[in-house]
Amino acid sequence: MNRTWNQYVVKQENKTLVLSTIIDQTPISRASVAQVTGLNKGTVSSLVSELIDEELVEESGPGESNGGRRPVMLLFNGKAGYSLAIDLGVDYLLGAIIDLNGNIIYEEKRQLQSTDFDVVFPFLTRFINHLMEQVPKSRYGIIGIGVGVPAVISHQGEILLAPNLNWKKIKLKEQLEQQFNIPIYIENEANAGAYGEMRYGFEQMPKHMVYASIGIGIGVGMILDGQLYNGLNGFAGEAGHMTVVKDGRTCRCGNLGCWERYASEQALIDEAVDRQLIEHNQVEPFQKLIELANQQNQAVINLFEEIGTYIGIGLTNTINIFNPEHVVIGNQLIDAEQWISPAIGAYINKHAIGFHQNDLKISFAKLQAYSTVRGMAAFTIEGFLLKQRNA
Amino acid sequence: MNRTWNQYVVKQENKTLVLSTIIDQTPISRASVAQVTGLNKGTVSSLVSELIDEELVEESGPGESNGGRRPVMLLFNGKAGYSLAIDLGVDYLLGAIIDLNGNIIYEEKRQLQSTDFDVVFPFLTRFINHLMEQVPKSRYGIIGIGVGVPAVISHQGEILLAPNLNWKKIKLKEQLEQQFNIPIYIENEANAGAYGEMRYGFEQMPKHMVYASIGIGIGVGMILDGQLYNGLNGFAGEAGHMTVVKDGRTCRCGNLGCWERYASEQALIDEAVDRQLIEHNQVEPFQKLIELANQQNQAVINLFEEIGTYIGIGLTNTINIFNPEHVVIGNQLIDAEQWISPAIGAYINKHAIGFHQNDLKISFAKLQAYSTVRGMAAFTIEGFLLKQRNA
DNA sequence: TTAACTTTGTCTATATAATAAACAAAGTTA
DNA sequence: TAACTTTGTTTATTATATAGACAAAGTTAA
Repeated sequence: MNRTWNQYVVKQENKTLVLSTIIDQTPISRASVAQVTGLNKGTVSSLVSELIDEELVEESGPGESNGGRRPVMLLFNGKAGYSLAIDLGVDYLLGAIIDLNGNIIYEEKRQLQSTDFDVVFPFLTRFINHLMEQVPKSRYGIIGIGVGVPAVISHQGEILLAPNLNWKKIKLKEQLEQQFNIPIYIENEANAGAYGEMRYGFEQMPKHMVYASIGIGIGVGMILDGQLYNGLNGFAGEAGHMTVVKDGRTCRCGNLGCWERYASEQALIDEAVDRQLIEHNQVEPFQKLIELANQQNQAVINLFEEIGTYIGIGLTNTINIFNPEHVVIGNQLIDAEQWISPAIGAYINKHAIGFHQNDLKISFAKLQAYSTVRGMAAFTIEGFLLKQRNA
Repeated sequence: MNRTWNQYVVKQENKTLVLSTIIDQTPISRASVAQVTGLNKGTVSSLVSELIDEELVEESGPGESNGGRRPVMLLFNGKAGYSLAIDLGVDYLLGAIIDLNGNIIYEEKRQLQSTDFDVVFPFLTRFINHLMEQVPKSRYGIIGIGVGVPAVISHQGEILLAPNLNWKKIKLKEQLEQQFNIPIYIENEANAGAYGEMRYGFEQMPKHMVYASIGIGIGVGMILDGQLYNGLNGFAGEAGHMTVVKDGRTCRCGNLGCWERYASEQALIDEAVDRQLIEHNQVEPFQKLIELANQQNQAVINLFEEIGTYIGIGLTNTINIFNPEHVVIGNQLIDAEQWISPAIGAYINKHAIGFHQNDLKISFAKLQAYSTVRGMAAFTIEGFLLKQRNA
């Protein structure tokens, strides 16, 4: 059955429009909302009064007069509820409590000793319980739990494959829903990072953005026409497994010459070991390499440049395919920005189709290590506001 | 200014919903439309009577009774207007008159002797004038002219670059608008082909489809979430210029190892000449190669297989990135289907990520040489119905 | 200081369109 | 032939947006 349009839908849509105008342009007066949205002043008044009843909007003091009666300024109430977001990494959990404005109000990081799911899951639920105790009292309480995982995830929130965690077919969403009576969101870490960067990383939300999460592996989150693109089954973005070297290195995925075999943190480390720049059993090899580069070790600097060039190759491909406005590089490799950035820029500049470079901006994640948690929070917040609207 | 929602918008949306239901499921009764859409019977009656006034819908005779009063069947009137669509190739013009149902009712093909724009443009306008004389009389007449061009085209309908035609910065849309007082649509040939295949090539319209137009060059049209994806400036889909061989063959575009340097018709011909399978100055070299393959020339058959493998590499990349439901191969190379198809299938099967293959279907263009014209017609028809709706 | 003007926000009358329900028309079934 | 079904129209009702009036609270210029 298709969606029909009637007066209820009209009201919902307009209410959403008013609320998002207030969120984006807070503080703002009723009159300005009416002008910006094109809605009638009376309509705005009535919708705002409902939003105030729902405690999603607050009146602050009077604003500056524009030559007449002083306006009553409206604020979005970011403290009406809180999101609980987790970045589940290969060897850590980063948890955060995030308000409706997307600001982190509490964070905590824990190391994981094992990737065994039977170890990780109880650890995770205990961590969530601990975080819940830190959440301030509020009208709507904890509006959702979001977990970002470096994995292929179905629309149903099932982890189909997480190669670096060695997980397969794990119904994480279902299992968490059984433990907590709160909406659960599970997403791919790169998708979450892309979403976080889009929502909170820019003055003006970009419409077309490619976010390359370069860590142990490479995942790509795509914002197309302002929306996260998921593909048919939710598996889109496995650009780490596009072939950039025909008959190249074999990859876990079964393909040859995959991008992530040349441009990821793992590729960097493998190559460094191969070239005897670090020991095979080096602890924190990535940090060590950055240290060496900082000490002007030329061989290491050259290696970073090579990795940068390979990153450039893959990014050039995505640029030619998508014609994005922004390309954002995130995850672990942002710590090597100064060593890889020039090579990336040079390669793209020389090889991407000229037109695509016109309005293109390339940057490193502005939210740094928080792209994923803030993205997961954005998903839960959006879900909450949507449910609120339809209530 | 944002779009506000009021009763007028509701009516427009519902009218569109009713019309598209009738288009999709013609013939259908008012009662069925109400059931399918979820709208009230009275609402449907009133909207249908307006559509009948606009001659977009017709009543046909009574249908079969379902145990009660016999329904009056409604038909979409595909003859209320006609689209004029042109496929502008490197050495030909394919023109078609297409009704609102997307059916070709007249077609004509002309060879081009030169790619010089000053020669082609007058030729094109005369051709259009000639086609216009063949259009039957109807309520809305010629509702639009659509031209598909193998080129990078801006949102404003300017041809920025057509390498194979050697055109640059040509405001084709503007120039045609000056000649004809009819809505003009200019689109990239691969995008048009993708749209045509989506609209008319399947029983059920696919939501996620990648259409690879493999001719002299390679262009990719992407249907994402049921919509054609254009990118920031309308340049998306230049997947032909993704690197598949690091430090490989140089390409016109400035990049190295581009896909289309290994998997296009041009690549096939260049390689065939190199291997002395055909003469350097062979006329219609592609047809000649197919002939040779049909004669069981093993060297030529091997070459086709190699090309097929390279096509498979690029398609695997797009599959891993997009997780599409359908991959459709179109343009010239469909004539070599039997020689390249097994190699393409084998490569994808072996190298694409397993999950992505679950619901994936790979096929050759069902509209054959008409993907582009029918896609361009679909653009004009959609534009017409949209304008009609807002009138 | 004051009158005229502006801006803000609320309230009221009005218009529009969807819905539910009643109803008529035209068929089928037992 | 009577009872039931399905189709399509009509009518009363309801929800919501809009225009415009109006009051409140400010600024500006004489």
